Formats: sequence, C-alpha cells, structure tokens
Amino acid sequence: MARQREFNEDKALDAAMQVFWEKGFEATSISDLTSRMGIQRPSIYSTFGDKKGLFEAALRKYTSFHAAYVRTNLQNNASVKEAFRAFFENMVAKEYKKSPNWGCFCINSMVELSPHDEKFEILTREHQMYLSVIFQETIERGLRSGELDAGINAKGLAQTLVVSLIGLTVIMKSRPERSFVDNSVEVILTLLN
Amino acid sequence: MARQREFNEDKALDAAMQVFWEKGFEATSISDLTSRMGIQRPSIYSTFGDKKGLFEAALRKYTSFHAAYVRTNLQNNASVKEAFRAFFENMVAKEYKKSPNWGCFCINSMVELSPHDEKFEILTREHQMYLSVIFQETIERGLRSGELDAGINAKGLAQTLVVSLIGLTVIMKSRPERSFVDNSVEVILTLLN
DNA sequence: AAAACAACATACTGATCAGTACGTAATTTT
DNA sequence: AAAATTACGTACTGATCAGTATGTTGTTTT
Repeated sequence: MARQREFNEDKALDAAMQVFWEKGFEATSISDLTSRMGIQRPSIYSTFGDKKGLFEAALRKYTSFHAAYVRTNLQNNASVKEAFRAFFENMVAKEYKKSPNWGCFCINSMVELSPHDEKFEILTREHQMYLSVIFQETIERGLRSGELDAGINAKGLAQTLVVSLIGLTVIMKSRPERSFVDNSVEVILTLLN
Repeated sequence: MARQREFNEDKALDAAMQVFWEKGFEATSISDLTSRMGIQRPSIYSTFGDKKGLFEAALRKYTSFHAAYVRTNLQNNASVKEAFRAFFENMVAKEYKKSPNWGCFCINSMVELSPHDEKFEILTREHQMYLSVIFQETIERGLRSGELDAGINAKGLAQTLVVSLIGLTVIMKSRPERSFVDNSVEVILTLLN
C-alpha cells in the first residue's frame, strides 16, 4: 500500500453501526453515514463495498459484541436464577433509561431485512441460536449444581427465554408502562423454578 | 359531490396494507402503492393525505381486524387452555406455511417507526394493550370456571403471553427450525398450569 | 343546456437517492 | 528523485423519491 488511511476503520464502522441501529437500513442514507463516520463517500465504497456490505459489517460487529456481553453477564453470577434475573432486569432498566429506544440492532434487522434477504435471515437466525446455546449452557450449569429442578428441559427453556427476550425488547419500543414489562419478567422467571 | 369515485376506497386501502405489511414504510414507494392499489398518484393524496397518512390508515385497518380475529379465536373454545394452545399453534403453523414471512404488521411498525414517531408509538402500544386485555379476560374466564389454578395472576400472565406472542412472531422471521418454536410454545403454555 | 364541481390521468417539480469518475495529495518502491 | 500506488475530496451520474400543477372527463345542480 502507498498512502495510509487517515481514518480508523473500526471507529468508522462503529459509527455506522450506531446510525443503522438507530434508523434501520432503508431510512439511512449514505450522506447520514459519511457525516457520522467522518469520512468521504468513496471511502465507504472502497472499504466496505456498498451500503448493504457496510450494514452487514456493522451487524456482524454488533452481534459479536452482543454475544460476548450476554455470555459475560450470565457467567458473572454463581446463582443461575440470580444471573437470569439480573440479566433481564438490567436489560429492562437500560431500555427505559434511553429515549428514544433503539432496541436491539439484530432484532431490528431481523424484522426489516430477514424476509427479503436470505443473507440476513441466516445472520440474524444464527445470532439467536447462539444466544439460545449460551442460555442453555447456563441452565445446565444450574442443573449440575442442583440449583435448578432436575425436571427442567434445558433446551426448551433456553429457547423460550430467547423468545421472551425478543418479545420484551420489541414491546419496549412502544414504551408500555414499566409495570407491564416488570410483570412479564417476573412471570418469565418463574419458569426457572 | 360531482363525479363519483371509480375505485373502492376500502379495497385500495387493503392493497396498501398488504404492500406496507410486506415491505415496511421506508422501502415502499408511492409507485409501489399506485400499481398495487390500482389507482393514480393524486388519488392517494386526495383520499389519504400523504404517505404516512395512508400508512396510518392501513395500520389501523390491520389492528382492528387483528384484534377481532384474536378475540374470536380465543372465545371459540370452551377450554381456556385449549384455546391458547390452538391459538399459538395455529399462529406458528400459518407463519411456516408462508414464504417469505411478513410477520405481524403492527409489530413490524413498532420496530420500524415507534422510536421515531410518537403517533405510531401510541398506536402500536395501544394494540398490544388491547391484546393483553383480551388475553386477561380469557384467563379470568378460566379462573371463574375453575379450569385454571386460583393462584394464577391473570394480568401478569396475560402480559407475558403478549410478550411471548411478539417474540415468537419476530423470531419466525429468521426461519428457525420448527422445533425451536414448537418447544417454546410448549414451555409458554406450561404457565397456564 | 349551461354552470359548477369533483375525480380522473398526465406530466411535472425540486430534492435526494446510491454509486462513481476523476483530479489531487501523500507515501512507497525502484 | 522518478515512478508507481493508494487514499482523499469534489463533483458528478442517471434514477428515483414524495408530492403537485394542470387540464380533461364525467356527474350533479341550476
């Protein structure tokens, strides 16, 4: 290579992720991206291909960060029940702090793009499957330690918690009364008993 | 009025609903709409205001139809447990038949528009609240008949079922293995026991 | 039948879209 | 230092966007 990059590719991608997360794919223009990424239009195309390529890179960055975040959170607590409670309650509290509330970039993409683009159908599905595995491993840890009832179906419960997590994330976009979400979390957590 | 309408407003709105449901707000152009509605561009503006006005009319039509559909479905069965089982299983089966899978127009709108437009935040929230009331009334019917355990918290459970319904609808957009969704439905239904 | 009125269709507006051609600046290799 | 290479910035492309001006057609009222 001759001349060196003046911008940090990772920081630029991070900025793009935020814009796409906030506005979605269709509502985001290249001009929105250049201004927030702090780079020129041709730099986007030479570095990331096209708009969809940039979106894909941003989503991959998000999912890998998010997966690590979820994994760390659940491993952080010796009690599996407390780990899930803290995880769900924290996630609710965080969403109610922000206004407006962008939800989860992967879920947003699943809703907007998956039915129209197989690449994103696969990408978003695989992230949910990955979360499901993390949940399942956490539940199995609770089964081994005896904290959880041996009658629990780890896989089915993990899948249900992923579904619940999605449902909570989505409904919070419409800003229901806090008690609505709190009640739901409470009922969902009874599945661990 | 002088000259009479040549198109059926209700049928045109129905066509618009389908387009918006399939593609979302941003990805739908006025040209998409005119061709599918079978009317000319100025007819849209004179009848529905602007693109967002048409979208709102379409979404209102959807939610009122959907609410009636859910209500009828749940009232159709003497057993509350069987009613919820049939409702969830039917909803899963229907989504897996269609390809691609547009999900729920109201949920799509909640994800795409609610964080950026208060009108749709309210509209989509109120539909979820309405569904929650239908669910709660159904659960209370089961409590009165003795079919459901008296310890059940009707409101909290209804809210949780709404959250679960949203989660299931959304995750099916990424076409997970059928067993993933079936397992989740099974676990969710245990909340009625 | 004439006048008023409303829905129709065509064709247009300026703005913005995603993507690119091209000239300039910086860094490397020869 | 000259040549090659790559990034940068400006300015552009044709296409498409949401929305509208305008003239025509059909129906009602006078």
